[in-house]
Amino acid sequence: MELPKVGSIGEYIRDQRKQAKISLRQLATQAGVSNPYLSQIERGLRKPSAEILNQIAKGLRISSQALYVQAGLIEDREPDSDVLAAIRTDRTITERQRQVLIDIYESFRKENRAEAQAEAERTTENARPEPEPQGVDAVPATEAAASPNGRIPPEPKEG
Amino acid sequence: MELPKVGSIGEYIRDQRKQAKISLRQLATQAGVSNPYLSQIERGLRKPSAEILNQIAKGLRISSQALYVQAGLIEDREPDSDVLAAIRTDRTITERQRQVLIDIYESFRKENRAEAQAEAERTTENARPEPEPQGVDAVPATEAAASPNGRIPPEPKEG
DNA sequence: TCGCTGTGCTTGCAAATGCAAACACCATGG
DNA sequence: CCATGGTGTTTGCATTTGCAAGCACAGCGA
Repeated sequence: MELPKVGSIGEYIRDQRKQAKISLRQLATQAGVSNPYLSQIERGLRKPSAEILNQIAKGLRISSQALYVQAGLIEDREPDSDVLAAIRTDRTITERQRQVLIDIYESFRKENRAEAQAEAERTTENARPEPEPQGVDAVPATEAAASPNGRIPPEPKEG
Repeated sequence: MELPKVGSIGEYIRDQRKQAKISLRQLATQAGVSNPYLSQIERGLRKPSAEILNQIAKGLRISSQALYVQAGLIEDREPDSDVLAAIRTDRTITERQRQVLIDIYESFRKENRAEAQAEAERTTENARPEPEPQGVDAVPATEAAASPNGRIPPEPKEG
């Protein structure tokens, strides 16, 4: 489960493609890869190289980094993902939009904490109720580095 | 695109290795790749895959992204704001949640651009519909936060 | 003079990528 | 009915990755 699931990247690509409402062949054309190969990639039968990954990202109009992260190729350095700080200093959104983003983000984290705790209580049993169908937690090590120094301010309220 | 970028990545690796004052074999061992292959990579005779690149980055204790940029695989440095970068590298949220945040944020920006469109007019648009061209005017933050169990909120997109 | 250890480089070869062609299936319509 | 066009999938093969084994050269001690 700590291995970089090749299937997950394929699922991610297929999901993104469905979300963009384009066909496999269309994405293949836009990405400049063959459609059979894209099919195999989406089903996890092939492990695309970085170049192919990059072209697919361009065809999907998404960030290459997102795909690399999905492929487990970039989750190494720079865990400075201070989302809240970035949101607070962003000047391209309104104050209300900013608050919405912050609310959502904190809700996510709160939910994840609750989920993690609920799962931890079930650790004794191997039964995995599968809280996330995607399960792209490609964090082989140094997971604790995600939030060691309380970069993200703790929620004032608890419940 | 067989640009000599492969050579540059090799030079970059060799430069970093020299800077770290370690031998080719040593780096190969630390990176978990064979020394002949590393030699060929450094001289631009082979185009390493993303995995190998990632391992070399780890062996060199440098950022994987730096190598990807050198390899021309992340040139996708678009006007991506710091918010998107932070969201993408955040490890405390699930992939679905990440996508939700990105979608909402991009919708915000799109909406803001639409309001300020009476100013700048450029002909730089792609001839394909974006995944979410709708404007999330009133994002149900509480709703989206209420059920982030891995579900992207219902798209108000017509279709 | 050997022998040993270190550096990087060259040589075949198994295994994988990535593609062109063809396949199966499902609609629509002449 | 068969033809046309759409979806995704399977097959065979050229090309490439990536490695094990070996090569060439240099420095040091006996």
